[in-house]
Amino acid sequence: MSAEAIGLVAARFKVLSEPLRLQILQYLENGESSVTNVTKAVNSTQPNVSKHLKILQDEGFVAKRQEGNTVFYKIADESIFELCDVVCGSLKERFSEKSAIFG
Amino acid sequence: MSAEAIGLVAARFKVLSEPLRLQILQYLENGESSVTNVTKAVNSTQPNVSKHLKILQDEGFVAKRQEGNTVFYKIADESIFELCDVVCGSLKERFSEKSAIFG
DNA sequence: TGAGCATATAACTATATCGTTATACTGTCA
DNA sequence: TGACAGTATAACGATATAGTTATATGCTCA
Repeated sequence: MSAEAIGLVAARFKVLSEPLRLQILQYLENGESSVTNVTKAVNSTQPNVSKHLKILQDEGFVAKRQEGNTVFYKIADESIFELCDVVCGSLKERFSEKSAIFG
Repeated sequence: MSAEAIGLVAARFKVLSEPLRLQILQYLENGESSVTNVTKAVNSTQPNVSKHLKILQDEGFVAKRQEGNTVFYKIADESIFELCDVVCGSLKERFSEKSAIFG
């Protein structure tokens, strides 16, 4: 893999490296939602959520749709969940190994 | 997924969000290597590589083995490559969609 | 034991980014 | 048109981390 490709992959991981963004993605897994509802769901402030949604959109993870003066965001790249599954599996395995140390 | 689990997943992604760390992992895919050789391979400085290797080890991505006064690191979690494959696939698809816009 | 090599750590600077507060923008409706 | 609601952006302070330089640690061998 070229240095340029590695940079793009790293950037993608970086977007997924913030807990709040993962929370937002997890919430959007239920279906599209307005910024206001996302804000309530993740218990943050509107400007903060707006900023994170923009970051997620810039990387193609979510897409937006405007209706009247409310904006709806939805998942645009299902591979996110596959990534999370792989990481979760790896974490689970790792912790069960650690736990086995104590018998 | 609980907030705590989300935090652990985010931390894992964060470790993979640095280009140099991905370069190191890619190099180690060829087999275990001393710190000196990794340093040469990724064209960085020894202290910097040492620091990144520690971060990778703390997250369980690599493991170390000492022989004399040289330390060998190797991949300890093959799921990294699966993650990279998923991301690469997603990126490829995304760029080909963009490219299709221009016909 | 002492010199020298391989690796790890400490201290520092520079940069990036999170979250907040204030404000601008945009559309709706009276 | 004016007030208000929903969303986006700007500016700021605080924190985290990458990379560098200097140095400490630990092993080998003469």
